[in-house]
Amino acid sequence: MPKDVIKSADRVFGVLELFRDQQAPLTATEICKYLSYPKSSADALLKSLVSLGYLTLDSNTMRYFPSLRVTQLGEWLPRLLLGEGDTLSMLDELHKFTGETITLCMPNGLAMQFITVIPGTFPISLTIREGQTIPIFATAVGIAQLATRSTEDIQKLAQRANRRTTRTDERVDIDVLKAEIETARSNGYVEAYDRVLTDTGAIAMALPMSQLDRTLVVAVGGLSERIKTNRTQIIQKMRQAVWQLGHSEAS
Amino acid sequence: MPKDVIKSADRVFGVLELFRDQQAPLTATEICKYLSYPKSSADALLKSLVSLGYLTLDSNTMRYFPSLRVTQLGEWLPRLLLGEGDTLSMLDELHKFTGETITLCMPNGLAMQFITVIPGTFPISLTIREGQTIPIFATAVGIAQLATRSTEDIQKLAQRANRRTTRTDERVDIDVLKAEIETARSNGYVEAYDRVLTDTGAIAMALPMSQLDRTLVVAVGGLSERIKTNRTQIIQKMRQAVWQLGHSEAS
DNA sequence: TTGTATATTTCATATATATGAATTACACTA
DNA sequence: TAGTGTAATTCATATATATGAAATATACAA
Repeated sequence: MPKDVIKSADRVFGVLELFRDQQAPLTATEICKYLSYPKSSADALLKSLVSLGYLTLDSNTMRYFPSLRVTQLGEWLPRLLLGEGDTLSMLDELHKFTGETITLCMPNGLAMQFITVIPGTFPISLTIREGQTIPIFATAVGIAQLATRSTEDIQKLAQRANRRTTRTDERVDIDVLKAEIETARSNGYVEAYDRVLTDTGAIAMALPMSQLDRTLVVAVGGLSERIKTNRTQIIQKMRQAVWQLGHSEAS
Repeated sequence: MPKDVIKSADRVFGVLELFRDQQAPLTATEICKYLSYPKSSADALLKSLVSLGYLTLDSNTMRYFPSLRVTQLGEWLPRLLLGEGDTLSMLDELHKFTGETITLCMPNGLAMQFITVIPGTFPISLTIREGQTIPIFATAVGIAQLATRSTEDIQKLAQRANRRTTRTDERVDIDVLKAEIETARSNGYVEAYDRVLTDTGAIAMALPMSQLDRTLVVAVGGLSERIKTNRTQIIQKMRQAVWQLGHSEAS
């Protein structure tokens, strides 16, 4: 567990993630086994989740299962962040076309967070875990996201990042950043090779603006050489797919 | 806060519910105000949720907002519990037709839990809070749900409930219960007037079987006299709406 | 009905978290 | 640049939670 995370909070999501992955009712003992919790701790937590209405318990089988109130916590988000388009279909389309790892990210503090990852089909593919984060300043997805913001906002963020870090090699060179942003805005996409992730190339594009100042980014990533070789087709397909997303009607 | 609920668990959902209701980025101070948390407690929790990837932080505005990972926790549930039909539209349709309070419940232990509540349009309407629970044995929605289970399961549940209660007036009369189940199965709906809720009448129907043994129930509820007066039309409309739901194609 | 195995609950204690006051950081204005 | 107001962080202490062992409950088979 990451340091400085409240244990119960981590466990709440651990339980919900387990159900999301298993998609079946589970007993307390099964949940304990999967998540390596002490029995009485898990029991207290599960009872809390039932009292709060987020888990249901079948009193005959003693199996727990999430309630639809879990769905209600998050079902309102896609429309605000993604609009009416079918983003998942778009990601699948990119995946079918390229065979590479397709990712959807959203900005989070000084990082980009991977929301959705569709793994590449090649033996050598970019491997990223959903939920993982990556720096916002030195990556294709980060630059693509920053390019959607005002120059003023970007400058404030860079200054804040520089205040926070003590290591000189982590400092953001604002002039270099500005140039990259310019290129990104001009091209409508960002390419990055062998940067934060070794041997990895990525081409990133911002999605049509969300209703909030949290523009999401889609990226195609994989072995640098392969991405470079196919860059023209990848960029073309991404442009088409993102354009289509922005012009889909409410379904 | 309900007794015996872990404080942090309650607060995790409190934060997510706040965002679901507000649908806008919020600062830590705003969240503190809305939820009445001490600042340092809320800060620790918010930082945990960010570390876990469920909240995002805009470092310029210092505003938090949920990430799409919250959506992923619950978006898989409706298909398993409700099938492919558009249940919300069905509830809206019933609401337009009857003007009464429409509820969607799922079973939880020895109770039925209200997942969705569309308030009635009459000055005197049934008022129920989403998340609230009601006993499974003495209510229209409870009987409707139990009627979808085997006689054996129902008997075990009743015995378990009777073991648990000490009050004789709360004991389940298994013969009365069996008769009510019979009537429910025969009619395809359940009516109850002036039972657990004073002056309240309700007509309940089970939804087409979910893929799990957790059949949900829809109910029309309101002032007993009004429900009685309109019972024929209500039952007819509910039958039609529920049938249509069970025969909708994958969209 | 009795015995056995597994699940659930209880309890004393160790560890984690919550709290409010104090301190530090940051943004904005003059 | 300096001052002010607000936000964020830190810290000592009180309270809540986690834990593992023990006790109790439940289900099932003989």
